[in-house]
Amino acid sequence: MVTGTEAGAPPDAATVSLAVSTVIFALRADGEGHPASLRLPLVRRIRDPFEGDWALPGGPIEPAESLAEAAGRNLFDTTGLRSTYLEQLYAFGDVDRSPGTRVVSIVYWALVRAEEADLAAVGENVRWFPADELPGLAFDHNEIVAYALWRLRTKMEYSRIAQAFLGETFTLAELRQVHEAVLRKSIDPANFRRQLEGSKAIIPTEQHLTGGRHRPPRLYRYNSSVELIDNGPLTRP
Amino acid sequence: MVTGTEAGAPPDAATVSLAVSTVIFALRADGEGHPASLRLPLVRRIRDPFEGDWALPGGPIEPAESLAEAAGRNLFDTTGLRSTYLEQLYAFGDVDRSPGTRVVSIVYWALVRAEEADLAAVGENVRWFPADELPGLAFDHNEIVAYALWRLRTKMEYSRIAQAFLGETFTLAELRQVHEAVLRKSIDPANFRRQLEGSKAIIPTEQHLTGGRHRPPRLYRYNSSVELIDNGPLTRP
DNA sequence: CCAAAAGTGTTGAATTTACACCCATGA
DNA sequence: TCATGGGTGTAAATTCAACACTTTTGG
Repeated sequence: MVTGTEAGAPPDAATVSLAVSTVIFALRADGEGHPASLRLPLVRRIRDPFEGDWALPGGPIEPAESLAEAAGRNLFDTTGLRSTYLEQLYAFGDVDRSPGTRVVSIVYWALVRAEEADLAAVGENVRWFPADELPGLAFDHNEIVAYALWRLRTKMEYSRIAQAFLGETFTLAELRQVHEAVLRKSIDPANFRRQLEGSKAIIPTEQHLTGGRHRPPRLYRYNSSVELIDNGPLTRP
Repeated sequence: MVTGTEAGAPPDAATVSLAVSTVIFALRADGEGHPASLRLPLVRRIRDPFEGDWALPGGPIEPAESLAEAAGRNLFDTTGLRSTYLEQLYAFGDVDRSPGTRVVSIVYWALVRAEEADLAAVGENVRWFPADELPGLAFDHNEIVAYALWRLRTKMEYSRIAQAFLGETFTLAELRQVHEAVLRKSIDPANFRRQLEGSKAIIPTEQHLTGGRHRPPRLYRYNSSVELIDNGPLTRP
């Protein structure tokens, strides 16, 4: 019979170790052509298994930090940024996913702003890759990124996470281009506008973006009283 | 700089221990009145923190089993059943969720068939509770169950998991009553029928259920070529 | 025959989708 | 004034929701 054993420090606890990793997405505008592309930072491994290969940023958890705080620390150490969106993705714990030792990785995913990602200083062992053309990564990290990409694209269709890629104010065209870049399909601007205006998710400001070549578009702002996404009882407290 | 450290067994790994718990749902028909109710089994703690309180079945992970296998073991040890549906729910890792030691719990949720749940022998320290009227549980298990309930209800609306509560063949009324019991609202039988017939999710058999008081309804069967739910790249391999 | 659930048909509302068209600005 | 993206209007197609109605069985 199994009983809940959150406490009690079982003797074999050391045989399974725990780590937190984070998939970090940014949207970078390529050249002059409009279609921006999803990019993510990877770190080069400097130790034994898969030494020299690229891997997701991550590491063991500190005793005094929660899982989300550990993921935020991954993010900050890798990019120098604080995230506008951070969510748990999945816990990966197959027996053979790490040669030698048994490691369970709790993976988070994060969205950061494009401009800030460009400013961020990156070290020698950090490089940004296009999310759709990754090299062979260490461990099962290719599958992890594939799952994170699927979640990002699925949630983009029914939530407001696209705003996490943009700044304080933005035009509807910018917001639409985020959707188009992530979902890799074109969206009718007229219908996109109506859908958002009816959703109360964004608030029109009185400012317009000048400096463009054509009619200056209105700037919008987040409606902070509407949650980015409904996560049920989890994000309440 | 943080580097991916799936391997390397950091020295402080033992300060955070890892457990797997499982929220098990069954649908039990109460008395003669039609509305069935969601129930779940809890185990009574026999050790130090929260001794005597009820808690989710769970325990430390074995070195040779995956996370899902550990959850399946929780399920079997508690109910004697193998699940028709088992999915990871969330990893809970707040610093103060367990007095004394630091425990990270990876929680799964499972659905089992009503009749089988009744047959299952339960020990002295296992009891089934109505999911909506739980006592104060050990640790943060009340919040965990609330989140599992939210996920169950959310997924019931856009996936086919209701079938996991039923046997090999079933009538449309039975399937509809599962939806009604979980979502706590009544559903139009005519529209429910059309929606399912158009979805290719179920296959009509030539058999009818006799013995009822009225016109014998047709029996249906799962369409096993349609996944219960789209989990993206995760359930593919 | 009667009651009640099984199953079919129909209608209007709400939503999605496609696309025509006017507006405002920089060059 | 012209090209172009910003912004509005509209109508067909599809989906959703409510409910009337017919069918089939046990009693």
